[in-house]
Amino acid sequence: MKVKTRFAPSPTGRMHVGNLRTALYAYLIARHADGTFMLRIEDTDQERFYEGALDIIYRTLEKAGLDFDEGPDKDGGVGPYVQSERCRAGIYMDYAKKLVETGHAYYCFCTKERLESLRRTVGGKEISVYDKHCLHLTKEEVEEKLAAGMPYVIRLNAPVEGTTTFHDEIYGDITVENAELDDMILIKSDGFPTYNFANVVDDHLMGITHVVRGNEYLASSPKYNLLYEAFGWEVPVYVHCPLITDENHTKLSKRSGHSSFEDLLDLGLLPEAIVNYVALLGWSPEDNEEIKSLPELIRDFDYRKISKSPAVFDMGKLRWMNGEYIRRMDDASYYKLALPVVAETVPGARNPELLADLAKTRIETFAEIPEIIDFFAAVPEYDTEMYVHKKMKTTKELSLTVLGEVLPVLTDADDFSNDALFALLGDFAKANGYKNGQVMWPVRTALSGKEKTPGGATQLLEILGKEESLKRIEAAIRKLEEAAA
RNA sequence: GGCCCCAUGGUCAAGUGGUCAAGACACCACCCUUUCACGGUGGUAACAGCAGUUCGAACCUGCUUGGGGUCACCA
Repeated sequence: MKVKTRFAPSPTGRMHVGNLRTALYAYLIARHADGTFMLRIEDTDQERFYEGALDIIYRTLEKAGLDFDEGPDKDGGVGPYVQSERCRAGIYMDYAKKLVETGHAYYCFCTKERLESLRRTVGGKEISVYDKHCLHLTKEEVEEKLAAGMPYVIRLNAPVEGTTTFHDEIYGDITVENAELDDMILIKSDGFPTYNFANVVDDHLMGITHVVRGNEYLASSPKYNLLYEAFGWEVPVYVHCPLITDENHTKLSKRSGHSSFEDLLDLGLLPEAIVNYVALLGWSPEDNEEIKSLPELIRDFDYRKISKSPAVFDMGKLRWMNGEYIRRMDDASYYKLALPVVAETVPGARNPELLADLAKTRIETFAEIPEIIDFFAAVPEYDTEMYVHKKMKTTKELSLTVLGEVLPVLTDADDFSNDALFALLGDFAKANGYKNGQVMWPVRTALSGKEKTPGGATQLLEILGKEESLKRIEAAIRKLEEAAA
């Protein structure tokens, strides 16, 4: 049997990383087995739907590299792929009525008020269990109310005795008392199906073989079996993924600021790194190799090895991984992303590629480029105390002296390339009885005004060029003189 | 609160009856080095607890504790 999985998001906002991982796993399972990956839009909640959400879904899947074989704009013969359209075609109502005919479901006319009275609060949470009130309506009574245009819902008639066992590939068999199962609503009063119902009907009709979804649905899964049984349909393979939590071990929330794929992109992270990292939340490859491209993930992914326990989303490790991706990028790809940031930070830089190169091994996200190279645009205000460095054995006085002596040497220099300059300053130090650091440190400080810089003194000289370098050293000499006076 | 699930270092996570309990992130130290990074080497750090099964338990069983999820005309 050919494997077919689906990703079935509801268009309600940015894509949560938990959803992204669910999509990824569904994708990997399909691709690994050379199967089909499908996209279905679950827009049965008319109130929560909003316009841009659909674009977010498409954009996210595209950026993440999760291409689908069937979906709203790619007919695979089992469409439509948008539930609101399927609803309009009457699919859900037809199937719900079949269940009513066989006694597996029934019409319910209970008012909001009556339902409200069934509600009670336990342990700070509001819970509600339906009492099968409308199950005992006679056929005539139902017809009458229907004819009168009374609003209704259709509920599943769950058995009150016995148990239901549900099988999940990851969690094994889960058995619950049927008495625990509520008579869930299949069709809402607005005529739309509930998520649960639409899901089962569509997964069956669309030939889904492996249902991949989040652990939060685990508890409601036995209800699905009831539905499959009522229809006499074969139950698909269920794969529930462990939850992804924040550092407090609770569900990742918008408050964390990095709960969605787009939040992460906004933080300057690469889609490939995000996908790679998220794949490792709840699964680990046999070869112990963490950096894996999408094709490699497809090759190695084995859903039977997905773990059961929830995983904390570790921003630190994602950032590290992003840094690894940056370092492994080829020049063209790297420049494409880095150069715009460089141009913005150091307008009119004479050698933007060099600046980008300097940042490459020093950043974890592109958002960090400015703080690393901003001094190339202008020397920031700095304290002359920076010239004092114990390890380099420098003092303000010595720095002033050295800079004064180095200035003419550099002025006479013809070759302003790093290697030549390094040799030049090295010889200068030796000839005057200085340690290397006693020359390099003051020069670097004069050029950058920073304690830490990408590259050493001579690299900075090369990049700044002779004219600008001499200007900066002169300015530094004045600054040191003023401080001494 | 009922029900369900989970439990190896701070985090991710190997491990499926016999291991000095992998590896990665983070952290620390050292090396490299014109500072900082990158890179390299090494280090600190874990089987929640208690019983039981067994010659032997991180692995099997039970209980306890802890954590999470779920109980909607939301998905």
